[in-house]
Amino acid sequence: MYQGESKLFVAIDCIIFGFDGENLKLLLIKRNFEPELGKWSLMGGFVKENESLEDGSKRILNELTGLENVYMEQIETYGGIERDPMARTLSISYFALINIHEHDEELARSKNGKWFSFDEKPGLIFDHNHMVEKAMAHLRYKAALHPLGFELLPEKFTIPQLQKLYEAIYDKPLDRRNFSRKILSTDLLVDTGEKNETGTTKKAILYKLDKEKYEQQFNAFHYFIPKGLV
Amino acid sequence: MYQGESKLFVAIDCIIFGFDGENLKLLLIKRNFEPELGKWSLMGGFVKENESLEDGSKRILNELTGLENVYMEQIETYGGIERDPMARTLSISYFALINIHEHDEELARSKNGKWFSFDEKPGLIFDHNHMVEKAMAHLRYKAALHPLGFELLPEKFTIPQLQKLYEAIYDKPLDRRNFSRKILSTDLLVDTGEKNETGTTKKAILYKLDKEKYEQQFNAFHYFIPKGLV
DNA sequence: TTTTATTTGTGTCAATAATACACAATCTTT
DNA sequence: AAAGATTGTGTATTATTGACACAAATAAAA
Repeated sequence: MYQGESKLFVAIDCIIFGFDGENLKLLLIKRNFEPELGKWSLMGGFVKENESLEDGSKRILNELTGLENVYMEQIETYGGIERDPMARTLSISYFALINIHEHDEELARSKNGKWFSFDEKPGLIFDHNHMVEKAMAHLRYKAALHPLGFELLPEKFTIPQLQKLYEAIYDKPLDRRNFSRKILSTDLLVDTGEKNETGTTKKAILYKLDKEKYEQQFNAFHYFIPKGLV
Repeated sequence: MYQGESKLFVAIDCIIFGFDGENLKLLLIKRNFEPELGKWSLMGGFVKENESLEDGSKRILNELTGLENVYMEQIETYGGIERDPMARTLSISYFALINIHEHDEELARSKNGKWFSFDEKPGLIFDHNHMVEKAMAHLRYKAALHPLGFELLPEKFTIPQLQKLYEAIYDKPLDRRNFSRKILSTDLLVDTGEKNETGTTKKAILYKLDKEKYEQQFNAFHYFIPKGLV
């Protein structure tokens, strides 16, 4: 069937974002396999004959982080003829937003995984640098309009933590008072009654997401970030 | 190379949008080839061994419309295991916004192409209905924030025409005065000095895009459509 | 030729939202 | 108890949105 049509190799590559409280980070691997052994790349793998793309992306993320139920989005499919010098290979990029404190560090280490902030990021193989740039642009775009930033934070978090995350994403300072008002006006946060015990000065209120409202309102426009900053 | 990895068929399907002045339309084909001969589907084709995805999408669009330099975007890659009952096949969907009066009608007819408005759209093969829905959602989303609607209009157009287009996209009436103010405030339109000769009452001003500003500001947020309507 | 019906272009006002900015409360360290 | 740092909230000004009304242009009808 489909005689005369050619078949292609198809890979998936994951752009894995995390936030350590100060900087936005990227989980990369130093390849201990061919091709491009010894160089840095995104975590990836080939799509299997009996696996959907969604399942494949989850499998590949899980192989490095041990995580399941992670926020992932398909970003773009790369199909340049020369993108992989070994053989014509398509790659579908997925981005994943994970809580950096929850992943399996031992597993990541065993796969030569390492977290990088953007100013330390090494050059990557093939077109993986483009994939990262595109994923970063997508994160900036989408986080300005929709509440997906929460996916990078622990279940309980403070407004100052959330603000630091947004400042890391946009690499720009935000007005504390306006930011707080904007976030609270979405009505997505629930006061847990607890306070952040790690603070060295005034302890901040710990909030959690109102999951029902979060899911209902996810696709509505929120304008979290001032127009000029995005 | 990449021994042991499986290769897959890879197709491209195009969701082709046009606007006839009243309704948003979709260009579909009645298949005179297998599989699913005689049924309606999106225009598609297989990715060739020596062709990038971008080139493939342009080729496939051109085969049906005769057009080049069309606004296209990669939307999503579909990779469910059972999506094509003949063989495991990925499909990358692209959407195209064309000026409906410019395409090669003779060519489209020879390929069994036909324009449908959304209320007359037939059921489509495979997962093409999902592709259309997703593309439509993307058009609604993006047209609310960025000036891509112009791609569906002739080079010279009036503000009432543009409003009709937006009303067709969102299937909702818009306030004429607020819409006009919003569009003119973007500073993207240039008064050509001409008037629309086809009008039966007061003739409307024909504008064209300020191409330089259009390209510069394309990715900025515009909020063309009231929040609640999208 | 005048009237009528329709469409286009623009203006105004009130409500809402965004921006810039200041002060009081809390907590740890000295 | 005082100092230093951080958090939570309020307010005045400005800009934008949303609801609405009127005047000008045009072709068809009277």
